[in-house]
Amino acid sequence: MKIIINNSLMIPIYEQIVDQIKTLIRKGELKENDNLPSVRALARELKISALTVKKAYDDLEAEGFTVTVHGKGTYVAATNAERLLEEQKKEVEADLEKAIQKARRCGISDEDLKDIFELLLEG
Amino acid sequence: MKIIINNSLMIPIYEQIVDQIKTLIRKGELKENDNLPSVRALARELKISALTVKKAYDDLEAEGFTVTVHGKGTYVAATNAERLLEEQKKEVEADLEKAIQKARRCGISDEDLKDIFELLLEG
Amino acid sequence: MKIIINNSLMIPIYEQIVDQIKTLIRKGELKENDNLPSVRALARELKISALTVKKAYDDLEAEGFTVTVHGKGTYVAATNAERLLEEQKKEVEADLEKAIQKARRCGISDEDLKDIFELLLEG
Amino acid sequence: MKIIINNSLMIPIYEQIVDQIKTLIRKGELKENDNLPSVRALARELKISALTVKKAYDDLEAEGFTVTVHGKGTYVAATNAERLLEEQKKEVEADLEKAIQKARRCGISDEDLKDIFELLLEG
DNA sequence: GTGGTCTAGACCACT
DNA sequence: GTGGTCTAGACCACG
Repeated sequence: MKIIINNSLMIPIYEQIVDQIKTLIRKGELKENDNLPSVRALARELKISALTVKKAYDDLEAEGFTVTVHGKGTYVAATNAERLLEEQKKEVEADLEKAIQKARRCGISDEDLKDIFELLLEG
Repeated sequence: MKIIINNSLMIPIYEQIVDQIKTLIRKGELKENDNLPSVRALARELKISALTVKKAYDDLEAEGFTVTVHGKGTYVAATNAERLLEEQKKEVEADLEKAIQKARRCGISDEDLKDIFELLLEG
Repeated sequence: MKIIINNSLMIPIYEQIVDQIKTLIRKGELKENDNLPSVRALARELKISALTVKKAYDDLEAEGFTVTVHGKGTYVAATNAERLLEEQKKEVEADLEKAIQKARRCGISDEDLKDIFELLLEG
Repeated sequence: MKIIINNSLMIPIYEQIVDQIKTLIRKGELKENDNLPSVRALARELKISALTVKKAYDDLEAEGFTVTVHGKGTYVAATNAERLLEEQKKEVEADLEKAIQKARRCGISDEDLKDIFELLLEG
């Protein structure tokens, strides 16, 4: 699995993993019943703590995107790609909302904010 | 002082206070040598712990925006509004960048992201 | 870590901690990337509140001597020992200056002051 | 009374007043039964809060250097100049001790400390 | 009245 | 386990 961890960002590692696995599922690169790498294997591959991978897998399962079979492994569950996309958009929305709220708290105009946003998008 | 605390967001109260006081200073609503409300008065007004207000005031002083005189109070320091605006923009930029990175991690196109952003801005 | 708290002096505990950790860093007993004891562990060891240790660690980080990673711990940052020594001397200088000013305010001659100083240094 | 307040120093105003009045008494410029200026008069003269002058006068009386007669004023008490000098030296000693302790906490050698001290004394 | 320090503990997020 | 935030209250120093 091609998962990329960026340690320099201030984004939790487990969240980076969850996001990327969801996207692989949504795009069909991970199909129903596919076997995810074991917690230990992925932890070794990414050079991170197994507990962190476990936390990511737990979150995926709690949201119903995977099923863990005790002693066997973690499998991709049947998923509606549409619904998944909507959920991911909601999460991105929450992050954007946070930035917008901060801008308003800081008295930065919507025009300025938009300029900053578009500059970052292009950069 | 008209400071608004939003408890629903996952943003530390002290950061919300710092942001808003910086903005008041930048916009000239708080002028050099103006007296900030006392730690206890603001805590009472916002119905939060005095320690939380103190943390906000400590941060402001550490960044050089206020001067605290023991037994007297906290005063606005001489400040370059331009510099302050730039710093605040940098902070908002960091938040936006986070959202953009998440979108890309989630395989959401820049066009979709822009749509979401503009919807939120208008809403 | 061999940190000594002196409660009899009127010096804040967190400042005593900061001073001693800076010194350990400056003398190379704490090297870059070394892990400081956890907030709770040091608090337990020194029999003080965890918040007090945290305040010390926050100050060290604000001055750039350490880096804190959420959920992992606090690490020694790359530091210029020369610069650190100069800063510490400046702080001691400020304390000495205070004593000298008091002596002058009290009409105590520089000779007398020097005698007192040397007596204390030897004692 | 020629009392000088230095607001730039981080020394309590009341302490600056107490030190200087003690010195005036010790040097005989204020003699037994001399009348100190009224709290309000001195406060006006020094442009400080009357409460601060009151705190200084209270300290002087608590140490037995003045006597306050209700409704009349504050008078210099009989004082042994020798004893006063010794006490003032003790106070300066305490300040010096603080600086020395900080130097030691910071791992600064006695030689370095002495150098700093003598430089400040000459400067 | 003001700010400065400290406690003892809670609950949360991250590894 | 780790750090991050917050509470409710104490006691002290300064004006």
